[in-house]
Amino acid sequence: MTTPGVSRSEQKERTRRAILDAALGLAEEGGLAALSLRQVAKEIGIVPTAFYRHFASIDELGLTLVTESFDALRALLRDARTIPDDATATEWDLAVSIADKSIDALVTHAGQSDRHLRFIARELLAGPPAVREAVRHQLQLVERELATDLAHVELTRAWSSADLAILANLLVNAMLIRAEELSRSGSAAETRRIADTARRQLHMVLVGTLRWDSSK
Amino acid sequence: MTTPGVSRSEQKERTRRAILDAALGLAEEGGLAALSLRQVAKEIGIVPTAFYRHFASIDELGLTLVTESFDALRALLRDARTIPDDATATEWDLAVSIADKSIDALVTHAGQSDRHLRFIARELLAGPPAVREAVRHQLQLVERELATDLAHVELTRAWSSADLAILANLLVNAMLIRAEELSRSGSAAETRRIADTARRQLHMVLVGTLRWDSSK
DNA sequence: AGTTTCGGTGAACAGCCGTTCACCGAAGAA
DNA sequence: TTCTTCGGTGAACGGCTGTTCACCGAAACT
Repeated sequence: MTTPGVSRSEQKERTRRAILDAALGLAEEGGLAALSLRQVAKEIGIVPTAFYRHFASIDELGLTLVTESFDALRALLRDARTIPDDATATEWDLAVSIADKSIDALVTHAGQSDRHLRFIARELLAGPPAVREAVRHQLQLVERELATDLAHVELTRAWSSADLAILANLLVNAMLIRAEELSRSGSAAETRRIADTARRQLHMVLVGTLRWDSSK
Repeated sequence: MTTPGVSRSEQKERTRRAILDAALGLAEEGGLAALSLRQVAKEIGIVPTAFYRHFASIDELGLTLVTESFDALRALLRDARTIPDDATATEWDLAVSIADKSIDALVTHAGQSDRHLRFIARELLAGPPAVREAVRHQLQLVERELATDLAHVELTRAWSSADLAILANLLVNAMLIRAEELSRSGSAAETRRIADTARRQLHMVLVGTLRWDSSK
């Protein structure tokens, strides 16, 4: 595994990344709870004990993957959320704008961050208790961030904060679910088909949601 | 584990149920892929090898749980889908009706079938490849059933089958996601709070969705 | 009554798990 | 050049995994 010619710290960082990447990939089958240190080590061509030069335990690996995955989710939402705040726009225009931006961001980030998004969705439901709790907590923070951002959109000015939270939850869930579907596409054509369906569903949902009268 | 006084076939069925229940419970932490035969056996008080009097392998256990879980999901949807088809109803009335029925069915079935619903959601994302594929397939069938039912609702008569499929997917996903949230409620009060939020989100979504013009 | 059926038992199998330890050899500092 | 640092190594630990086998004892059948 040693590659002479590069500095020691650089080599270390390289191995660390290899561990994280391999773990993220191997966790796709069976989840983090069914991940084995020896699998990871074999995958990247180091001996199992070398793992401990980079992480104190497997649990630490898991929590690192959680942190990294949420960085990816936040980056995705940051892209999706540059929404034109045109006061004259109709609900329909805005809904389409948000939906298209979201799906575009999702498709664009696919390949880089989709494994992280699926990691979040998966471990939220199937992770070891500690990981599940961490994911749940981080997800709440992300939704709260998104909700405060949505509050600045003209059309939702009059909404209650509870309704904004509901909308944010809706959008985040949609992203996570679609990331799973998109990951299964074999061809570029299938990717486009799935993306189109996702876009349409988001249109349907958002058109209605943005016409929502929060005062009930 | 033997309880004299009951017939042999009855005792066998009892043990089989105990295995399935214990497996369903233990799979909640870490998923099916992290489930161990010995854990299950210890949980119900039999020796590990006795397991093989009821299932040929662990894989067979997993597939049985898939079948059982989808029975639960279909039962839930059957309850949720007794929708008043009043031609004079507004979109809003219908949306509220569908949403309320769905959430009511979910809350009512909770405790009996919510572990099965969470099993479906979890193994869809984190199951062993074979289980994941089986769940995915069954989920497609359920969505198709629901879509053909929705086609009989007056308001969606003009919808394209693609849009009906999207709506069905939306409803099924919503059920699975909410089952997860509801399962974490400690008190009856919290259950009501979560149910109210879920209802409101479904209102928001369906009000818009049912106003959707499928002709684009 | 004798005989068969069969769910549960306990030992044994090869194989994987996370983690520890002493050790090696090359990179980096003096 | 000498000395230190440190990422990777290989053996070893106790414990867990799914599955097999021969066996037991009571229920069920004749």
